[in-house]
Amino acid sequence: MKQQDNQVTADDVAALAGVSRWTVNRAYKKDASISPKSREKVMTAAETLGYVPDLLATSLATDRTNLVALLVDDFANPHKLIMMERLTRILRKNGYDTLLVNTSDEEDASAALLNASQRRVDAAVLIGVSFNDQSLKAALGAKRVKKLIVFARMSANDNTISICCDDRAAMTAITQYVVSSGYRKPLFLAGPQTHSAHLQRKEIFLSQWESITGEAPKFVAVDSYDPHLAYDLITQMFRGKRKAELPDILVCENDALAMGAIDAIRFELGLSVPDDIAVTGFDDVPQASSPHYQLTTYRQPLTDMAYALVDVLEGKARSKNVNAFLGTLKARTSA
Amino acid sequence: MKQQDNQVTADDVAALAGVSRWTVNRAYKKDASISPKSREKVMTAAETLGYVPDLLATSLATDRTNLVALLVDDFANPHKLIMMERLTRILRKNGYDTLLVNTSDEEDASAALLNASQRRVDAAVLIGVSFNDQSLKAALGAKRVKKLIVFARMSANDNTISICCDDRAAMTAITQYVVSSGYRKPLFLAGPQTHSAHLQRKEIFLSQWESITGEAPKFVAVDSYDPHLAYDLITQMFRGKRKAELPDILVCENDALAMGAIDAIRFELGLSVPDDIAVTGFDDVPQASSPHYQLTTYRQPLTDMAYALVDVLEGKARSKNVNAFLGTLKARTSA
DNA sequence: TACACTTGTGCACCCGCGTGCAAGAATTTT
DNA sequence: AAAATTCTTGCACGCGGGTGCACAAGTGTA
Repeated sequence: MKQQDNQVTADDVAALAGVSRWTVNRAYKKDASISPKSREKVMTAAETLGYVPDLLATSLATDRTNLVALLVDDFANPHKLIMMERLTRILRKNGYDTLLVNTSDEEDASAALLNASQRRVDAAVLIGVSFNDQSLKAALGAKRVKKLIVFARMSANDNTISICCDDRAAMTAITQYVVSSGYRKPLFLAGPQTHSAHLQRKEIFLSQWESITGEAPKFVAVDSYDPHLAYDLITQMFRGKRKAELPDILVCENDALAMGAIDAIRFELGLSVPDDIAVTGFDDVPQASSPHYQLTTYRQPLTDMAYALVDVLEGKARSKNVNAFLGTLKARTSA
Repeated sequence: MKQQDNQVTADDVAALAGVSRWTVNRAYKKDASISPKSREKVMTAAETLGYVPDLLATSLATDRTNLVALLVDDFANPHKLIMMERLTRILRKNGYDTLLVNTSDEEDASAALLNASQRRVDAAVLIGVSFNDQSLKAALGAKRVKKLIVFARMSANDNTISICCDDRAAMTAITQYVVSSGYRKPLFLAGPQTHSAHLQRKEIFLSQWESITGEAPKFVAVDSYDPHLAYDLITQMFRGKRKAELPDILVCENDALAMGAIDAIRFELGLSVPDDIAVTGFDDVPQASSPHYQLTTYRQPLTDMAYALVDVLEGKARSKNVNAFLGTLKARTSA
């Protein structure tokens, strides 16, 4: 590992190939004006020297890094793992690398973002949940983040590009499924209430339900998408209640909450899912299909969404926001 | 978002502050020779202009990127999420950013690594599992990765730095726990058999068990750390067997396999964990503590290990490999 | 006040590569 | 075969900032 200290540069290749550095350069450009012969010479020289262009210098010269910052603030949700896998793979396939920025520590979040911006990322992609409008503004502030993209979540902020599935259609599908399955006393279990309210799944469900059945359902919320919080809340709310006082279905904002709730219902309250209380989630995390949970949930078309992200990065997105993705309801036995 | 196109550079700050660009530079260097007065001038000028040093240019000039590539090849294991959270947070706290490289697609893996190396990462950290010695060599090849670190796993490769807990001590703890709990017919459930065999948890368990009880236990392996594979394998192996033919405990190489196994034992075979067959895991993923699993497992000291990683990055690690971390056995009800 | 000395500051040059232009080489046209 | 094109190639300059050195300014001593 010593010979790596003296980096092989384009000059070295040029010397070996007997051309100028700029010709070496052209050999690597797809549609450059260069004779096949000298491109050949350059390539073999590069091969023997083990030359690869330096992306740092390239980025500096072109003002394009092909780097995307992925901001994640919630590592408790296994769905994040799925998203990260999908995004990194598809971004890479399209020439982008991913900078993983952990914003779970609120104090360091802006520092981390600033840092990413100092690396001139082409875009920052938020797949977190508790980004409120304030932190979005901070992100858009003096920093030089060129594009701010909110992935898998609606955003009300105008300076932001949002890529997500059609939440209204999704919640409508869930609502209709729940209604047509005969449930009558729903309780909505929501996550942090930090977003512009009218964009949330909760609001959509409540209004959908009301428009169908004429009754406004109840709801509760936890401070983060942490299964343990859901577990504790459900335990505390339901313990000692008579069955008539309990809902017959728990519609959860995502799978993480749903799984915590199921555990609480079964192990703390000794009740059955779905016989006593049914449960639905959102995301279709891998664990949702395990025999323990068999969670009825909704799967977003992550791959399509990732490709849409690429389109946005390349500037060839048709419209500013892309919110019309349709997912699929995964009906299992939890509801 | 238009004014950001004309980047604020050190020259601009210099002009406003009435000093030279190099003085601006010194203002940002901790122990630079600069008068407090001009540093003050520079800083206020930078403040009003919203100047921040460009890390791209800095990296190019200093040959130090403060960037670490995190190579992940197994996004099915929730433990990866924990590791990523811990590592990104602690690395950031120490001035490093993280490049997330998805190497789950074997064909793209080397390309992805090459790409990361072209960004001159200061180090590549492998938290994957199926890196065999071959791909390690490839990683160390013509690429200019300065340091290759294998995190949370032993490595036999000499060109590699390994940071992990003392697997021998860990497996010894598990073995002793299992023996002293009265289990007599263990079966070891292992993951991919790609590593130098003598370093693996499986081998350690087998030899430990044999040295204590005098009997060599059986083992089986799956091709990846995927709960579904464990589920299918256990189902297929155990179905229709009489109880005397079954093991009384399943010692699994990690929690992902253990949870798949538990599901199979309960839902496919209709048996009880731990009464019919007990199960142990490794990692202590968040789900391991859920009431469903209550998995007896082993927790590695990830935070300490992450700090050790920082030490290695800064070159102030005492020895080359740091493999002596001691974790803790989490005894729950699954065994 | 003259001298030696300790800061503080400016500058040339470098990191590795991209862009636009102009001169040279190869090819076509008349 | 000479002129007009077209294709190749070399080069100056720039991206934003770091390093070592030389000189200027500030401090102390005799």
